[in-house]
Amino acid sequence: MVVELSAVIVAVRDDIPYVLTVRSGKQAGLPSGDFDPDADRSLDRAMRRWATERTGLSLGFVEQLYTFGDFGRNPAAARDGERRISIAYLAFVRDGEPREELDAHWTNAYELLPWEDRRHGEPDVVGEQIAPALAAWVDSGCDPEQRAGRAERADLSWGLAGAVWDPVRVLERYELLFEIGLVGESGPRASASLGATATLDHRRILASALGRLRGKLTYRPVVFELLPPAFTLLQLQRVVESLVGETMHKQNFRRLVETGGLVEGTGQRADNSPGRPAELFRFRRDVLRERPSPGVGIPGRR
Amino acid sequence: MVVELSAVIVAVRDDIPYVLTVRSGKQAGLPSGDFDPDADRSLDRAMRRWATERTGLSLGFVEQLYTFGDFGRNPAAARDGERRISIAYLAFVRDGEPREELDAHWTNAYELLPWEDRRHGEPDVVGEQIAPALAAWVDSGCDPEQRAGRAERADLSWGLAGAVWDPVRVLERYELLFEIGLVGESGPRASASLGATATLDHRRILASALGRLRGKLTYRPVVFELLPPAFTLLQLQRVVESLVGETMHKQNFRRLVETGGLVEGTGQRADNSPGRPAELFRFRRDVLRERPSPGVGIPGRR
DNA sequence: ATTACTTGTACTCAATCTGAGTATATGTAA
DNA sequence: TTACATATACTCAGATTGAGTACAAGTAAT
Repeated sequence: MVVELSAVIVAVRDDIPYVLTVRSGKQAGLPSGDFDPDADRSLDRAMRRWATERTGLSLGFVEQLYTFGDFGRNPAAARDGERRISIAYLAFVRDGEPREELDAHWTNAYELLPWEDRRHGEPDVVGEQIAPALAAWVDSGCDPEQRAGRAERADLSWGLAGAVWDPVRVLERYELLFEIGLVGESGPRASASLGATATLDHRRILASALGRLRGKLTYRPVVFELLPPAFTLLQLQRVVESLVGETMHKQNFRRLVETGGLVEGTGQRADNSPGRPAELFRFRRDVLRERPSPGVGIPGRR
Repeated sequence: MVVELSAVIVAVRDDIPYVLTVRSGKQAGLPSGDFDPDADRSLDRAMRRWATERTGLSLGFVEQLYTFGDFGRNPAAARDGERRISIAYLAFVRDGEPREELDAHWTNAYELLPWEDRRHGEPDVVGEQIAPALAAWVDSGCDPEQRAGRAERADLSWGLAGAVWDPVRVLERYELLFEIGLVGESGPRASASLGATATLDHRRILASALGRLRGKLTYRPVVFELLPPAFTLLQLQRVVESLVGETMHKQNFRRLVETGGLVEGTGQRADNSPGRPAELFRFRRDVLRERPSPGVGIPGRR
C-alpha cells in the first residue's frame, strides 16, 4: 500500500479562482507525490515541505481535506494489484508565479467544474445538459420509491424544483454527475462544456476542496490569506464572489464586513482604479477575540 | 507503513454523550484495526463492515474525520521504526448495547475531556488548574512578542480575558493542554480532574470528533440520527445540549426548531414524564429542500 | 378536593439583523 | 464641463433573536 499526498493549492487573481496543476501527458493533475515517512515527523509538515520544493510557492493557510482510498481511483495501480491512498490537502497562496521549470501552471477551477460558477446566472450547461440528464436518470429508476429518492437527491444537490442552490454542495453535485456518467475520471470522456478532465480522481478532490473552502469562508476569516495585506472592500468582495460562485449586494456586503468588525480602514486609498478611489482596508485580528465564528457572511444575491 | 482505521462511535443516553471504547490493558482506547486493502473497495465501506463486525452495532451517520500520521503518535511503533497512519471516522448509533463478548464499552466523553462540559457552569478544573497553567505558560515566553502570541492563543481557544467560549474549538484546546504538558498521551500522566487518559492519541482523535460534531450540528440535521424516530422537544434539546456542552433557552430552542421547519408534530404524546405530557415530534425531511443548511440553531445560553 | 410541583406551550416585546433600495461623493477621461 | 465609473452613507420595512411572562395540563402529597 502506498500513501501519497496531494494538494489543492488555491490562488485568486482577476476574480478567478486558480488551482495549481502539473501536466502529466495531455491532462492536468494536482501536484502529488508519495509520502516518505522517514523524511518528516508529521503529515502537515511533509505537505508544506514537499509543496514548497515541488512548486516554489510558500503556502499560507493549510488544512487537511480528506483521505481518498477507493479501489477504482487509480486504474493503473489497481491493475497491478497496488492500492494507493491519497491524503489531500487544501492550501492558499497569496500570489506569485510557480517556478516555470517545475512544469506547474495555474488552472481556472471553473474550467474543471464549470457549473459551479453562477456569477453570471446559471450556466447554460445546467439547463442544456445536466438537468435533462438528471431527469432521465430519475425516470429510469426501477420503482416509484427509487424514483422519488433519486428526484430528491437531484433536486437537493442541484437546487432544482424549488430547492435552493447551496454553494457548499460541490462534492455532492460532482458525485452525482459521475454516477450518472456525465463526467468521467481517468480518461478524456466528457464534452467540453462539462469541463476539462483531470488525471485520476483529481477533479473529485478539487470538488471536495471547493466545497470545504466555501463552507469555511462563512465561519473563519480565511479569505484574507488570499488577499494582499491591504485591499479595497470591492477587491475583498470579488474574491469572495469568485470562490462562492455567486454575486452579492455591494452595500450589504460592506456593511456585514465592517460592522462585523472583520476589517479596519488604513486611511490610505487605492489609486489605480477608475471611478472614485476606494479606501484600503486590512484584516482586523481582534475579531477572533470578539466573535465565536467570524467569517464573511454571505448576503443575498446581487 | 501501516494504514489503520479508527472510529469515534457516538451515542447519547440520559443526557450523556458516550463513545465506544475497547480495553487495552488498563486504558480505554477507540476501536481500531488495520485496513485490509483486499477486503474492501472503499474506505467508507471498510469502516462500516469492520465496525459492525467488531462492535455488533449498525452505524447510522458516518463521516471521515481526519487522518493522523504524526511520528510520535505511536511510541511503540516508532521505536521499531514503523510508521502507523490512522484514518479516523465519526459515526452515530441510535442506541443498543455493544456485544459484551467483544469487550466494548460506552465511555462518557466528558470523562476524557472534562473541561468541555459547561452545562453546569465552567467546571472547576478550568479555574483551578487550567487557567493558572496557561497563565504560567504565557509568562514563560521568552520575549514580549512571544508572550503576546501565547496570550492570544490561550484566550481565544479557552474564552479567557473577554474572549468568547466557542464550543467548536475542542481540538485547539486539547492541543494547547497537550503542548503545555497538562494532558499526556500514551501514559497515565495526568491527574484525575484533567480526565481519564486513553490509549495512544485516541483522546486527540476524540477531541477532533467532538469539535467536528459540534460544528456539524448547526448546519446539518445530524442530531436526529442519535434520537429515536419520535421524540419530545425537550429530549431533542437535551441531546443537543449534551453534545454542545451548554444549556439553552427552552422556549427559544423550541421556536427555532419549529419555525425552522426541522420537526413536525405527530399528534401523539409522551406519557412517562412528570409534569404535563409533551407532544412527540419527528424529523421533517422536507427542510432539506427548503433551507440551504438546516441544523439546530444554537440559541443563547440558558 | 386542594395544593404544590413539574414540565409543556403560547405569546410579548424590544433590540438587532437583513434585503433591497435611494442618494450623494469623488475620482478619471472626453 | 460633462459623462462615466466606482465609493460610501443612509433609509426602511420585514425577519430573526434574546429574554421574559403567562398560562396549560399532568402527578404526588396533604
